[in-house]
Amino acid sequence: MKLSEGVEWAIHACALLAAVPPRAALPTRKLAEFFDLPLAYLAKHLQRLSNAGIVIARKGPRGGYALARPAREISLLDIVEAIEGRSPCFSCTEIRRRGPSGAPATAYRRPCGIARAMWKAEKAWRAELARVSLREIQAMGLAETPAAQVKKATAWMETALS
Amino acid sequence: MKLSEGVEWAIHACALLAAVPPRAALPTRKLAEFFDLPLAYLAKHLQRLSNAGIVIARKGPRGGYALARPAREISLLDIVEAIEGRSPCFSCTEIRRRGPSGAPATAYRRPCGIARAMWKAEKAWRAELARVSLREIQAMGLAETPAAQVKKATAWMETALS
DNA sequence: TATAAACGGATGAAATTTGTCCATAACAGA
DNA sequence: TCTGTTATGGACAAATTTCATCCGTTTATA
Repeated sequence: MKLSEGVEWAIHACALLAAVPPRAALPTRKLAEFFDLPLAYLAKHLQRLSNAGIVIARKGPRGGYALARPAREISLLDIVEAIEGRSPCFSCTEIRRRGPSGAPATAYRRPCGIARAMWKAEKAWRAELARVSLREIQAMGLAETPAAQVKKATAWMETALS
Repeated sequence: MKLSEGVEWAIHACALLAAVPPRAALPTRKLAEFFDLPLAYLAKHLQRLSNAGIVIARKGPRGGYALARPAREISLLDIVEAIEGRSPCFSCTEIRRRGPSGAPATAYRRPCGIARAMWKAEKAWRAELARVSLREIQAMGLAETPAAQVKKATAWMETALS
């Protein structure tokens, strides 16, 4: 049960995009540079964010990515689902129907109780992720980062956008 | 973010073991037969349950597996962790320290806010799993299974133990 | 028109999951 | 004590998924 590393990349990328001034955009190349990540692979993840409508892409010179809506309206769940997909972590293969005491699907009244319990837990996980906005993530990042680094990052952003 | 199929197998196996009378034990071969699963691989998962102390193993003829404690005292979380391990789903690779505005670990006051948020959600998931006992799973199984199948399973169990 | 950027398909490498096999140890019953 | 049965754990193989790169195409800007 492992989340792909891309989730971490995507959240960090979105948090950085939250700091981009309105109308401006950061290209993949700059994002990869900021986090020292492989450009081509990061691009794949950004495409997913784009397809999910979390981020808008502008092609051509001075193009790049920007948040599609205010950071307050983007949740961690949005980002996680954009990268990992929306299918449940636990998939029920209907083991109960197999073996000597099994029966065809029509025989059972409800979905398997095991699956229901697992899905309920998953729901709690998603609910918790949905409660956290990118805005809060951004604020936490600012609070935990030393002033010197914040300054560096701000300076970097200016040259990246110019 | 996928749970291994072994989790499903393990929970079903434990639920069946919960129906085994005291002092008796079900060998891997019988469990594999009941669920129509590959014996050798199922054995691996049962070993994990054994190592985790959820199940006790008895070697030799008339041996096999039995629950190590009452079903009421075994949670879904116990089983999931026995199979999947206890390490967090989200692993923080500290990408905030990389790139042009990064700094060594000592510079940061707290763990990364992104990781904290992800871990909090994970905690909610685990808490939900911890709330469900094998006893409840067993009861749900009984409620959702047609009487004919329950009968078949009971008969199967008798011959399996004789 | 030249350039910079996203897009998406193809492909390859690495890691993980899934699954088998076997040698060994432990145990019950004859 | 002997025999057959079972768990244990290591080695190994196959399949799947994740990680990563490359390239041709499209789109937009100056």
